[in-house]
Amino acid sequence: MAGRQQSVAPRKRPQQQRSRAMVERIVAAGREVLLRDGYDAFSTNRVADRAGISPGSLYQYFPNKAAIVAAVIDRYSDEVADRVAGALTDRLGEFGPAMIRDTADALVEALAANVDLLRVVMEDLPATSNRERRTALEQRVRELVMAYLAARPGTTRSTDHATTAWVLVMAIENLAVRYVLDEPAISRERFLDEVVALCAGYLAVA
Amino acid sequence: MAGRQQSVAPRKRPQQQRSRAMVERIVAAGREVLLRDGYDAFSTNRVADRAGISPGSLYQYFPNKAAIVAAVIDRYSDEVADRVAGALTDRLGEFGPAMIRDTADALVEALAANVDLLRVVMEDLPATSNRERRTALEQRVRELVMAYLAARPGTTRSTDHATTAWVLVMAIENLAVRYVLDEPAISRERFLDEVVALCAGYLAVA
Amino acid sequence: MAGRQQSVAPRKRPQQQRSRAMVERIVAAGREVLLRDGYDAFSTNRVADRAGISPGSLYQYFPNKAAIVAAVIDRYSDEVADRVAGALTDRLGEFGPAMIRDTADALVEALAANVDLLRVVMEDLPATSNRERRTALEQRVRELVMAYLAARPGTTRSTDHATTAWVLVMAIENLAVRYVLDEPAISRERFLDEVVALCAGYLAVA
Amino acid sequence: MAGRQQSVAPRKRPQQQRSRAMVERIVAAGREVLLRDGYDAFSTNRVADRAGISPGSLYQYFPNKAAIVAAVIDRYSDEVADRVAGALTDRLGEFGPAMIRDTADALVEALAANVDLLRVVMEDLPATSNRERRTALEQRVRELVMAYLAARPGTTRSTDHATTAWVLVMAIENLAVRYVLDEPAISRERFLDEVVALCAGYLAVA
DNA sequence: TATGAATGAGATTTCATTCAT
DNA sequence: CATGAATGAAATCTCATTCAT
Repeated sequence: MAGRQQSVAPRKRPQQQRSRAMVERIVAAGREVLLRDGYDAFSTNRVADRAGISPGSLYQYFPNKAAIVAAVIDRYSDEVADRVAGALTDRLGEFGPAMIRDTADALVEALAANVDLLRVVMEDLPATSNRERRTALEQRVRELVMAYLAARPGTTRSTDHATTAWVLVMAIENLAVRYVLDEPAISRERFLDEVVALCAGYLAVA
Repeated sequence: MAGRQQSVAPRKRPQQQRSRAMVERIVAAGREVLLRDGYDAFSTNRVADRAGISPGSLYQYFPNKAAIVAAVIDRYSDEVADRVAGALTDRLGEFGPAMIRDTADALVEALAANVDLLRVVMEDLPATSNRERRTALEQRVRELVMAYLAARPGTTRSTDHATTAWVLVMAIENLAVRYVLDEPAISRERFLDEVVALCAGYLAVA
Repeated sequence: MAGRQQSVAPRKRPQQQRSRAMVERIVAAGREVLLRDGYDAFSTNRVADRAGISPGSLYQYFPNKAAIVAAVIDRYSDEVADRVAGALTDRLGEFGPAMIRDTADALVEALAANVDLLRVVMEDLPATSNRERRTALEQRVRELVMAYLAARPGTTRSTDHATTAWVLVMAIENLAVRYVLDEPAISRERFLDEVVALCAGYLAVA
Repeated sequence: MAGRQQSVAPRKRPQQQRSRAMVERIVAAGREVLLRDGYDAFSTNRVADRAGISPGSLYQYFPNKAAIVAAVIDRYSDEVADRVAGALTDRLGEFGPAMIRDTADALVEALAANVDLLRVVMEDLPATSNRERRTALEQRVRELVMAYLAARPGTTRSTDHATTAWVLVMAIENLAVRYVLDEPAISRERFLDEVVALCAGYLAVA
């Protein structure tokens, strides 16, 4: 596919454009509904309503209700993943406290940017809708961490980097999510300090 | 039906007794349904069916569907909490690696004892049904940890025990849950070692 | 797409040609859908899909869904009618067992040629879509039979040829349809013998 | 309702009674809808409406829409079957013209008693809903006819009674249905005469 | 002429909850 | 206390048809 031109002009824009715009409109509407009314009230009719289209039109762009929810989450997931990956690659050179701190910071920042959505996703939605996306991200980050560990022998006491990476990633991820969601009386800076301490200590322990 | 006496027997033991038994029967039925059919199929009718009573009778013991779900989770939560608390009090004297290890062990053990239910609770159920119960448990354990920390000055670099406890509890809890649920290729012993390393390192870091 | 000319060729032959070809394409697609997916799945969208055109284009050639179904049946009906009429005219001279037999044979043959379609038409479709076409055919054959009867006085006991023809045509038609559809354990030859016996006996009874 | 007595009376009447009455009410409503509005308008909501109950209640008595339609047809089918079987057994002794005539008469009478329903069933409904019921009846009658034929050797030219019975039953059934439905300009008496002639001739042909 | 996105009414079915008995 | 029939709102999804481009 991808660009069958007859002559000069780039055809095939109208539907593309329209489709994309419509999909976005629907996702935006879905997000709004999720945020404002919660998952229980997330009905296709309501989404269509908010999107200003007819319920039938929804099904021209999504096969079913679940797909709409998934799309909404995907947008958010991708954003979080991008931000974290960005921070990670920015600090590519220096494995150490700064890298950990910045990555955690990026993660918290990204999660906090849409706390409300995070809350709905984590607390309202059956985790299943989220699971795949989440484990994929975890897997990706874990592999990155393993690579770093392998590149810096001596950083850890153990040579089982897979396990080390698993523990690290799980700990940071869950800590960050809970921090954002539960809003404990801990400042952001302090929280990051703790995360760094946790990781540093873990890696350093002879 | 179940025990309809015609005339002879004196209406033995007030409602208390019956109620208790009935509540248990309903909770058991609810648990079965949750386990066998998943949360989506968890309808009051089905629970009543499995409990061998009429749907109407359900409402004599529970105000609504959510309460039944909550009760099922409560049973499990309590069990987990009891086991962890038990381990903690057993090691009351010795704050240190052994205590951390045994507590984590007890937690993993308790969670693993009903993986299927844990999975349903964590992945199928909207987290809201779980939330209160969970945070209450966390709170309890956190306070315990804080007490320990306060009793042993010098254990930590920081004096903000609340924060330290929060980090510790959250990290261990989430790690344990994920370990049981995701079943990574890490042996139980190894996992516990890592948890101990994580905590020890965190506490030790000057 | 199929036959998209870029520039050279002059818009050959007005709409007539195109229309005719398109109608046939749609009817063919409709027939396929009916056969492959059954009547329940017979949606205009699906037909358009199979025809390789847009649903909107359908309405340039047919006023509505029913008309497409009707057209599909018409093709089949016409085929059957032609075959039967052919057999009848071939045996024009000889009214008698041979004629009855050959006509019945032609009918069975024609019906059997597309059992699958017959089955869908008779069992899946609301008979209404079929009715007019069918009664028209019956009427035609009935008139033919009446003409024969009138031309051969003495063949029947009764002079009410309309009634005789009605009975004859209905009996043979339904018998043939059921024979093809139900596939009873009766050989084709045997079946034809029986039909002849039935008709002969009916006509001969003093 | 219907009198729930406290002591003496045989138990287990209440629900039974209620159920039965409700089922009948629903079937009646379904029949009305089918008759008045046709099959296309036969929606569960409409049936519930006409029955004066809520749509949800329908599903306490029938598993789905199809089952309601089936029940309506069953009532009619049973009635027809009973009448025909009655006529057949009444004339048990005399195999011959009278028996054929009376059976056909009973069939026509039974079909005609609810022409409107027959019309809907035959013309509006996909034949599939009807098929099983119909073939079962045919089978039953066929076996009866075979038994008669076997009991009266010499009645027929052929000894293949299965085939003879098949032809006879199919011919009469279809003729009767079409007679009632198409209302040709043939008197009832005349029609029965013709049926008798058809069968007699068929059986007599050397 | 062709397109195909948009429509929107409406259909079937579920299920938490109630209340007369 | 127990029952269980009745409720009825609401949800998801389909599809024949139209009409602006």
